[in-house]
Amino acid sequence: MSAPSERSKRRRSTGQQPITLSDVAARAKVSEITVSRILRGVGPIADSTRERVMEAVDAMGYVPNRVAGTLASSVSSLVGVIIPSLSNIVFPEVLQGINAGLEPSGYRPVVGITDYDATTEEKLVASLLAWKPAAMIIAGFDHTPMTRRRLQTSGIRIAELMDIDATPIDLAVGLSHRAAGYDTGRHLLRRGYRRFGYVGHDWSADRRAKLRYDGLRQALCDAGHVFAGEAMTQGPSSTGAGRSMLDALLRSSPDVDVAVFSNDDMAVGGVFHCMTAGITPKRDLGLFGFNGLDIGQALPLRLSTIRSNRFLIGRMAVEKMLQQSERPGTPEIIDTGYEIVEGETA
Amino acid sequence: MSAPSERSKRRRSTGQQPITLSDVAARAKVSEITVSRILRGVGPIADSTRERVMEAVDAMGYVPNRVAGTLASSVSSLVGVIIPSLSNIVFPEVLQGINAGLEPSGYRPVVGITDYDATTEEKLVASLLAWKPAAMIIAGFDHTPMTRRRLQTSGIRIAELMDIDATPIDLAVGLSHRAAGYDTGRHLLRRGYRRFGYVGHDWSADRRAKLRYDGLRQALCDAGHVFAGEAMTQGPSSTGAGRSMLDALLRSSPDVDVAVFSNDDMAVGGVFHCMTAGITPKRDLGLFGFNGLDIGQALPLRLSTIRSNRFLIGRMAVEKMLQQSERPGTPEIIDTGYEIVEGETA
DNA sequence: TTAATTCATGTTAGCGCTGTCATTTCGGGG
DNA sequence: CCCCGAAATGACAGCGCTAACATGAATTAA
Repeated sequence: MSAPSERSKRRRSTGQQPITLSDVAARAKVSEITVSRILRGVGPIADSTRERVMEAVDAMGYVPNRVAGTLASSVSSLVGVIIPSLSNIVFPEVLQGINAGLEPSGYRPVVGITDYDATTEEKLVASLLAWKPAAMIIAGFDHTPMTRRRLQTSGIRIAELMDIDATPIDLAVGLSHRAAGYDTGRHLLRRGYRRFGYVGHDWSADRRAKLRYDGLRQALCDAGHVFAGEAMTQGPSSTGAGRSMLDALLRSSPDVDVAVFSNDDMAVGGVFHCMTAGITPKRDLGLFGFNGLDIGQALPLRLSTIRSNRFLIGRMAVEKMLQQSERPGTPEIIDTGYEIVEGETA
Repeated sequence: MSAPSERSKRRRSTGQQPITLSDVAARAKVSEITVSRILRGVGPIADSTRERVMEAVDAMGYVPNRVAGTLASSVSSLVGVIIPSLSNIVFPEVLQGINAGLEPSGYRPVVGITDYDATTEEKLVASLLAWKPAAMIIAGFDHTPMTRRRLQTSGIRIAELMDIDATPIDLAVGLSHRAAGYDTGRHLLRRGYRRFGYVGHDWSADRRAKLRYDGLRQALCDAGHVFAGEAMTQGPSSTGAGRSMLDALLRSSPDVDVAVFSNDDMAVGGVFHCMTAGITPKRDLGLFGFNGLDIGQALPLRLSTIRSNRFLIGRMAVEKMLQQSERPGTPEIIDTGYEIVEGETA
């Protein structure tokens, strides 16, 4: 046994060295590997040894170095998570689900935000893969070919979230936005609405809003109707935009009897507009959102909308991948579904 | 030079091996260190060599292994981030700021959520420190002694966010919630309000809400007033709770002329209650929040509140630590301030 | 022409940990 | 009393990369 505390000359002498396995082993008078085994709970260990070692660990405040551990075993406990934004409450909710799923197994999410930009996403994917994560979770399907190739060849499990209207690389978890849009149309038609207005935001970055729109239009089409009016804001969805866009819609198409919004943020703005303009939701004008956000349900009039299960999407993705760490032969799709919330605005 | 492509027998033979520096070096006919230098942009490199190597890198789709790099150089590009929750929009906003600050330098946040639990936080701190992050960002000051010790002895830079009403381990970035509370009181008194009601949530986990309350009470006290009524919900803050608690407050103390809410979520609920109950904000009852959330400013009546700069808090913390990677001799405090938003509800 | 520089690249020795074999110890069956 | 197998522990190499020092070629100074 070579002197365990002998340290390389490479170490900078400033500050106290962080404690390593070797230090703990020396103190407990066992080999490094024994400490390692005890800390990882593998192999048969005598109780007396375990006690001695744990005492040393506690006394020295040893914190294992997962970087070294990961390199040695090539078993990482990091999971890459790439989402387009944190401003839209939907994504923090997904992240919550991811976190909840990861928590019990000690995995940690490393987060990247794309700002809805595919090039940023590409860089992020490379940057996160460099950490050799155990898996990668990414929102959406809109990747550059390079991104797709990197994810494909990484070999780790890849979950593409939110959407299931496309074929994933490995695993998709989400709901059919097209179907949700279609069902929105069916539901509102059943309720007797006929003159549909659409209030949307810039969907160049929001493929899913577009899908819902397409589904809705299809439903109208199948019933022999078309949109009576549309108002789209340039920027991203927001309550303010919903408010002003509903105003714009009603000016250009005063005769619409229901306004479908690209999401709840917009729809809440619509409700606010009604309050200001003296319009009674449902009686004068139906209002319908998408997502089922808390704020919509806390309004004086509960917003009529479709609930997407964001938390569940995140948690399911994690659970599925934890359960099976090898990619299945064929891509798998998990539909977390949605449900119509019969609120008081449509 | 030993055969560069000679691979250990330890490698499992299944699947294609990930490409390593050594593979790239072999292909470009240079040593590993040369590739490493080129990729990191250090040292003098001949243009011809650089081209040859970059070509090999591209052709092979090489992605550097940051785990190995970190171990070898003990320079990590991970930053630990610990926040209590993602449900409260405030923390995603801080995280956005953190991300914005980290982005340009290629650092990545590793996230942990405490759920407002100090024991969870303790575990998270250990778990994140195990990744040898370059720095650690943590919300609040309420740590267990063990947590504090670990952060202290880690040697890396530590930022404690949101709050500056205590002495940090290293760096605090935030605002004085006590002062914000005090200024709320001064402001409302100046506006002529005298009979103050308080609508709050469980502050056992929300030290900052308590601080604001204390500051507010102090302001009233200094002016010779006291609270005319209080209504506290058991759980966390929410719009729904704000609604029902304002109702409760007005039942028990019908004569209050202004209701101060523990935050904007609660206050928005209060506004909704007024809408339902036929109370005209400001004229019949002043309503005042805290945070300056978008939703409050998008209401038909802009919420009167105090804007806390959450995004800025995150970004400032990161920028400060990136700028100086060594801990200063004495703890430093950065006040990101706040401003009164003169809305239409008080 | 020769020594001193600079530039470009290579060699060596780890970083802290874990996989893979040993090796040692001990109790009991034959 | 010896052998065998299980239990407990250890030695050693190596994960993929980089710091530090070393080397060789091309300049430049002298």
